[in-house]
Amino acid sequence: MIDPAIPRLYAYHRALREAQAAGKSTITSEGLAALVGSISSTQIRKDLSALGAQGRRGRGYAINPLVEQLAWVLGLEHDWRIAIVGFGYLGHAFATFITAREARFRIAAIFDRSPAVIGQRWEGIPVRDVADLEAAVREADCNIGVIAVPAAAAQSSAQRLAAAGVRAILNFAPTALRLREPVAVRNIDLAGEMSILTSWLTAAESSREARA
Amino acid sequence: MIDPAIPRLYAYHRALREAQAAGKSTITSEGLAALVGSISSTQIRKDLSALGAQGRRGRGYAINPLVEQLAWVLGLEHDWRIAIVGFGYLGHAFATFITAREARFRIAAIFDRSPAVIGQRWEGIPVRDVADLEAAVREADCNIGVIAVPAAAAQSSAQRLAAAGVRAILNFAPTALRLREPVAVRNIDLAGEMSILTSWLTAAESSREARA
DNA sequence: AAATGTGAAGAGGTTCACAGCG
DNA sequence: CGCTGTGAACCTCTTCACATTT
Repeated sequence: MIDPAIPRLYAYHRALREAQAAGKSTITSEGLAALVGSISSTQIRKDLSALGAQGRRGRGYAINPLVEQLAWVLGLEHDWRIAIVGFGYLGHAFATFITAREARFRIAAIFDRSPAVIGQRWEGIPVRDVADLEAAVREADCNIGVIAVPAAAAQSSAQRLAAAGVRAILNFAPTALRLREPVAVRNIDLAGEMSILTSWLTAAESSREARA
Repeated sequence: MIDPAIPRLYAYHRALREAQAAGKSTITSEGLAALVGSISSTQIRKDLSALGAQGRRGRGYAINPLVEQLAWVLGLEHDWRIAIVGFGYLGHAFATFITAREARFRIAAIFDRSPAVIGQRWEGIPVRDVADLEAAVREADCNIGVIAVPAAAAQSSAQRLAAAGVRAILNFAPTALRLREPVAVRNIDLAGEMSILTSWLTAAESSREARA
């Protein structure tokens, strides 16, 4: 399955769960598009057909098998063990948020550099020294790493996670990680997103001025 | 300036600040590409030229004016007033993070629905009832809204922010916001990002199995 | 008649190749 | 000669149009 489709598949899954909860058992691409809100029915058909889904012409798609199929592709069935590197506000909030939101995500190890934080516990999990990262990540059998450290420390954190066998990283630091290992990386740059918004606002403002 | 370039411009700005701090006064597109890490020098030249930057052939770009120009385009010079809707872990962490990270962002109003949270203070700012949103957002003159509420409440929060004159929204809820007003929206879907990672992991796993 | 599945056209953005300038 | 600036080729994903199936 192609990269940019994945977020859409995830959106379909969410929408289909809603439809399921509402007691529906079948849905058309058009109906799903309306539910999702920002994706065309054509796009949905292309995605589902690429996925090998079985739609019935004249009827639509059976929801239950579709949900299962999407769940499988998206890895929603497995449980995943997460290592958090950097336990400041961001790391802490992420841990709380993701475990509350989806039971399939478990925080399995937490690391920080600051002696003030090391040794504290969160939900019973001790915050360890990043110096012990490789061993502890291996021991805790983490699949996914979350980097919530300052930009300067992000690259080395990523390398150590990769060295410990982690093959997927969610990176909150505003840095392009470069890794030799084949690691899936998703970047979330909060300050960057805010800047995109402010650039739109200033652009809108100056075009208003230009018109005046 | 075209949409998808903005995150890149932001990356350039960050890299140029580093170069500036390192005492450099001029840089080539090639050099900047190396610093940024994941963008080609051609792309950089295209972006900077579209921006109207003055490079000197044979020399490169003067850093100082370039940084100023980028700062202007990205709206880094103004201060911005933020309204946070939903003051759970996520809203709380975002407030702490963004104010610590960039002084130009000020939290100007905070809202929640829960009586347990309403009336609390954060850095002197009272958490108000969402019922008062429109009036309070206007009064506090907020430019940017941050939605950190459950998915079901996101759409109405967005509508009320838009009605109060907010023209830029950072949305943490996994919902496509639909607004009549011309509002810039950036979505950050943490659980979605995690699912993208898990889908890659399961795909990698099944291709390994297929090979075996 | 209704809705899927899909080849072809289109759009948007990136890379190439090189002309142009300092 | 070095590096910018840019038209053209390219590529990737999305939309269109319609043949196809129930």
